[in-house]
Amino acid sequence: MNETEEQTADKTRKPRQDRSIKTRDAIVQAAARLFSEKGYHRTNTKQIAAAAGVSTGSFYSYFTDKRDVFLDVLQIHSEAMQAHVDATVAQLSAKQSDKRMVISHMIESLIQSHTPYISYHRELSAMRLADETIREMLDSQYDAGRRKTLEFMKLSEHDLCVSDLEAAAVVVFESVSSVVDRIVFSGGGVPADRLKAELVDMLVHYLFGE
Amino acid sequence: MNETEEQTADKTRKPRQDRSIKTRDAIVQAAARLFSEKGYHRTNTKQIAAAAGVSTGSFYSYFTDKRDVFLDVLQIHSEAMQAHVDATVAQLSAKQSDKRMVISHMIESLIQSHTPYISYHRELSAMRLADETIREMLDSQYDAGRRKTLEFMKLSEHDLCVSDLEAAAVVVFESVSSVVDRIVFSGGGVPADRLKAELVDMLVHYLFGE
Amino acid sequence: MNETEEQTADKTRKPRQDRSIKTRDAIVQAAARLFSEKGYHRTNTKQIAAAAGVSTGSFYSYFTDKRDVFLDVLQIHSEAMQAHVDATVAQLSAKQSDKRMVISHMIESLIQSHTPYISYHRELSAMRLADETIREMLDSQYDAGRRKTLEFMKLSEHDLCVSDLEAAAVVVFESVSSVVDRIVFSGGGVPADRLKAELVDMLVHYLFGE
Amino acid sequence: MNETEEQTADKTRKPRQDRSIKTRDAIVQAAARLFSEKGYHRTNTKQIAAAAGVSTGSFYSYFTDKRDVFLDVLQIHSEAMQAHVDATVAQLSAKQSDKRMVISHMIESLIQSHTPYISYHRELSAMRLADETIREMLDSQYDAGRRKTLEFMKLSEHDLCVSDLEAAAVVVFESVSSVVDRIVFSGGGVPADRLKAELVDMLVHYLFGE
DNA sequence: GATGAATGAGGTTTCATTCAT
DNA sequence: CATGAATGAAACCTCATTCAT
Repeated sequence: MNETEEQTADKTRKPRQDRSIKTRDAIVQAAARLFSEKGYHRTNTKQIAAAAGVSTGSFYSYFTDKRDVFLDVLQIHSEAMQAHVDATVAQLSAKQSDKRMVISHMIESLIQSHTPYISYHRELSAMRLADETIREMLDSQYDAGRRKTLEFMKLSEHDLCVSDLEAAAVVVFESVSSVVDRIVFSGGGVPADRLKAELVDMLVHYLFGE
Repeated sequence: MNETEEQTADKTRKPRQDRSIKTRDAIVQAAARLFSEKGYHRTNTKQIAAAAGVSTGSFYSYFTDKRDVFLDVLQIHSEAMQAHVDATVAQLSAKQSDKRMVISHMIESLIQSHTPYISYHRELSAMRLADETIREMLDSQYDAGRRKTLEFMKLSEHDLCVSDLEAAAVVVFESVSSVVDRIVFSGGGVPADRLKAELVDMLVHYLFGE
Repeated sequence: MNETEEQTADKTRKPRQDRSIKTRDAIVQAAARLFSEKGYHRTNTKQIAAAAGVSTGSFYSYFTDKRDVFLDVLQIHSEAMQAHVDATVAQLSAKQSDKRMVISHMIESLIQSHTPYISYHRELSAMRLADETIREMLDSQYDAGRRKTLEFMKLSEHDLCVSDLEAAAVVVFESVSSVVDRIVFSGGGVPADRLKAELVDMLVHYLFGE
Repeated sequence: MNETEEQTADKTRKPRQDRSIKTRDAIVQAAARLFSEKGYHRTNTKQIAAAAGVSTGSFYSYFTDKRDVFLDVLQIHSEAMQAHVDATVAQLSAKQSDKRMVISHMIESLIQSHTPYISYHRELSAMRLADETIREMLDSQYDAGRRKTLEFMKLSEHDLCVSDLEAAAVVVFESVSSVVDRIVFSGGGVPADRLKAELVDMLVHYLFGE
């Protein structure tokens, strides 16, 4: 009687085999695409399964429920984003170029990393209301963003002419996020490069007093 | 059996009696509150009707469906917001106070007008995906915001040190919106007044070069 | 929120498994019975599902709505009817018996094939008002009936003493249909065999002048 | 305490005043038209009231429910029909014209009296399933029709060459009803006059052996 | 009396999730 | 294991009928 040997309690499979991993991935990809195209609520599990080329039954052996894939998509999205930003930061620090250049590159990088998730981002904030876990994930993502912004700013701390660094980080992070979002989402009538130029201008003036 | 598509035309009730107007209003109020508290998708028509103190039947004699109230709430929300901003602009223009003061007041006003719609705002952008009409309404709201920002900036045009006014208006509008949103929504760990101070700082530096 | 009209396309299930086919059939059978017993409007989808021993959900995975099963029932009904008539025609042509006998057998056959659909038939004509598709199906059924009558009459064309064969076919078809209906539905106080005898008499006199 | 003087129990008003009678009539007319256009189930009380130019409230002070107007419409329809037929019979008996002429006139008269009720007739038979009272009314209408046919046939009894008069009356009544219905409803591709000619032919051959 | 707003039971329909095959 | 059929709770919506004004 070695029943306790394995906890049958964990419903969803932890993929160990290659095929299994591939299937799981296919589902996440499909879900990501559909959520981003039609939103969470207008996407149903049947559609996700179909788009991933599996049966609804299979879907439920990889994920406990719809929310579960959503969290996964969220996670992956977040990690991809952060990795991209981190890479950019590392590159920029090394190069030690002038401030305007650094900010400009940073923003370009953000625009690039945002692009694949057009509109998905917007759905996210709406989902905060729906679920405690989602709220926490989003808040921790937000925190990470804010922290990274702060650290990034601290790299040039002695050149900054702002007094309240912490608050500034929030303001910068929000401004950049929203303008980048607007650029990616389709610029409200004004071409992307002009928006980007002004955003950089604003940040340079604000942070370095010209 | 709706092939011979009857033009019933007597669909939603046009209020003739006083009571009717009150009921309709109660429904809109209730819907606004619930949408803002729990989001659109987690609110159902029964709940809205109950919260308004009416039957589901009544709900459907004033609105064709949930989306219909949503549009109404959106409209009212938008109008209230714009009226508030317009009033502030009028007041500020008259007073002719110094630039930092003007911006600071403006932002304070935005914070005030945003507050009743906490989190509702976030839902909206997600809804763009779901519906053409909503998309149009939101886009026209966005346009109005951008245009007002532009006009507001033009009031001090000769003092501005930005080259691309149009792009600047977008950048300013987005930045202000998102930071105000963050402030109202609960400041990401940093007190509201500090965020506000930095936002004002950023705008002053950017727009007037100190 | 159905403006962006999604082509879900995976609407009604196309049976792949055996079980599926059985379920679909059970639903159609149940629907046919209930429609015939209580009429279309007094039968609801829940009742159909229950009578078929399935859930409402299942009902909707096989049919888009109540009208959809109705069309199916109509189709099956019609086919069964026509097959029965065709078989009788084939049999009669072969036997080459005398005219009165042929007509008598034909009518007997119609009575037999009508019987399982007692009263269902009556509902149908009322439904013409409700739906374009139903109108078309019924009209095409009617046409088929009229055409078959015409062909049947043409088998004995040289013995017929009617001038306007086409009009005669309509008159005969209508008369036979309505009297058979009355016989099956319960003969208005007069026993079935007497009605049948007179109907045959009428047709023989009319078509062959005694 | 003269409460018993008047039975307050009869909810619906018995119109004694002129205006009252007019209103009631307007409702019945409106109902008749709508039922005939769209069928009983696709017509709602609000529509009937609106079409009659009264409020839904008023509707319910003249009729206990929707079924109640239906019965009224049915009654009036039936009476109008019978009166028309009776008038025709009276006229024809007097004139004493030849048999073919008599039948031809009779049928013409039926076509005339049917016309205003196009398609309404079809709804009726479907309603038999719905309601005991309706069944009884329809059955008694049917009986009246059959009886009248019988009487009409008896006027020329000594010329008839049918043996089973009672059954013949049913057969004739059904045949005439259904062909007239078809003519009025739009002749299934064959012009009305040709159908009528054949119908008359059939009856003459059957009843008088040429 | 007349009005039309309000009611709510009852119908339709969807879809996340389970489970027999 | 995979499949997709089955489930049913929960949402949506209608309309005959009542009732306050």
